Amino acid sequence: MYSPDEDGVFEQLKSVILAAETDARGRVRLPPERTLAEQLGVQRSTVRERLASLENIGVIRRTRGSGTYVQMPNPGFVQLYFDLAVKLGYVSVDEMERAREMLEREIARIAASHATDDDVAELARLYEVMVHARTIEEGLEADYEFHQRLAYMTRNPVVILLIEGLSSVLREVLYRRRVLVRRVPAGAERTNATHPAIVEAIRARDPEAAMAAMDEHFRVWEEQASSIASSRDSASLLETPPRNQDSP
Amino acid sequence: MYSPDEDGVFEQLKSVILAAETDARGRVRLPPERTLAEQLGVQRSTVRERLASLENIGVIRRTRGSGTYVQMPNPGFVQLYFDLAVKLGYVSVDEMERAREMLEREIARIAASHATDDDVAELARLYEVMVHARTIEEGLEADYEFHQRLAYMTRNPVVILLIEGLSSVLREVLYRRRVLVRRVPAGAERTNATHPAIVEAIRARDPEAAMAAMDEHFRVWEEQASSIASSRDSASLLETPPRNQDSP
DNA sequence: GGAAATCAATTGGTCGCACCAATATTATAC
DNA sequence: GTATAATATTGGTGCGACCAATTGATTTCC
Repeated sequence: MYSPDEDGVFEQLKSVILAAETDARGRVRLPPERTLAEQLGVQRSTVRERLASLENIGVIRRTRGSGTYVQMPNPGFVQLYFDLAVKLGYVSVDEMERAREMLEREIARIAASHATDDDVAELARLYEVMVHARTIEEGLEADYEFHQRLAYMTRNPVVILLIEGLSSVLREVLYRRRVLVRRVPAGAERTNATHPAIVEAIRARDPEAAMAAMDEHFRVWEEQASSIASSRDSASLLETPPRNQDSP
Repeated sequence: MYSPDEDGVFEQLKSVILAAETDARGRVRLPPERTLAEQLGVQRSTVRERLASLENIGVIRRTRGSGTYVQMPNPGFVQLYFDLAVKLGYVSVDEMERAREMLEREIARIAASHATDDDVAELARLYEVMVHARTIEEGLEADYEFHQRLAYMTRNPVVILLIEGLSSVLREVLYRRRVLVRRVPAGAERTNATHPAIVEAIRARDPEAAMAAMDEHFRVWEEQASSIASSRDSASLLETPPRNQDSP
């Protein structure tokens, strides 16, 4: 024996997860590790190694003294993954932004095609909060929620997962950039000024106009960012990590 | 002692990975597990558990007898993640398809805006392969490569990562559906007929036309799929797993 | 001298068991 | 019936051993 299992254990664990019954309290609980080890004919440490992977991906949640439970997938894994990818230089911040913009365009389109009145009202409210914000952070938070709300309007968990994962990684970078933008005279006004067009396009249920408004939104914002970047003291904030060796 | 580390070890391992130097043979190699355990002041089994997570995510690659190496992120993690999410019923196949279509639309747009002559030639070649395919599998393979090539034309690793992850999960389902579509008289012809428009739009560097062509592509395909779905013997293939309990 | 076979060191993979710490359950006291 | 305490369950870590694959140096052979 003592040969690598080729992740047969991993596959079996997936089956166990899929076959797991719902608890009396509505929780989907897995058998104890010691039981799983016996059932799969493997050592407990081996089971634990596989479970650790599933936990880091967000598929299960383990609580000492309680048990192992199947969990809703969360955007954390996308964050962790891209966070490492960015830091390792395999992808640049700029490339992540481009991917995010592509998704946002489509989100705007879908959101416009089946928005409820409540959705429109909430977007309008968030815009008001944004405009009347007294601190920079307050305005940025409303801006973030504005885009998040748009994603939720697609009613598609996959889209929400992806956009939240991308946004969370970019949030740090975007935050610093936006703070700089807003410090420029009339910076906040110009960036905020692109939001009403988005809201109106969605209120009119006009997908094409929504995409166009989103395009304009990013265009203005990047214009501001690049004008900021040309100044000396903030150039470093826009740097992207160097790419690593060979990439296929 | 013996208290949960709150993943401090995990964070430290990420730092080690980021600080890892390039090998003489160009490989980025991590210290042996036994050394890492000593450096981090923790047991080897603990180090292994964290490394297992990173390996399943695709950040590192471990080879027995050789060592642990930092690896290019691969789409496998997205596949594993969404595969489980689909099987657990947190997301449906239909929702994944919608997300993929959204990305494909934008991919077509970006591809059209900066395509090289080689790109266009390759797309045209793949279409020819598709048309003259003698077996169903041959045609499907060319179709798959066609869409993959489009994704690569964005030159954005994030987009490629996402679309490959989504496609790999959907591939099984899509394969069965497409096989059915092509078995309908003139099924393959009608679906294939939407490809030239995509190629031509890209050859003309017309982003709007490319998106419209992609829309038409999916529209025809789904029309075929739904007509197939209405027949008795294949209805089960289009089923989506039931959604689970509470989802936030 | 060079290529192939051999051997020992290195390194990741698993095992087995012990113990710690947090939670859940049961028993007990009031 | 409720609150407290004791007990059992369960995940988290430690420790040391051995297995299996790779690597690199050594030897052997031509």
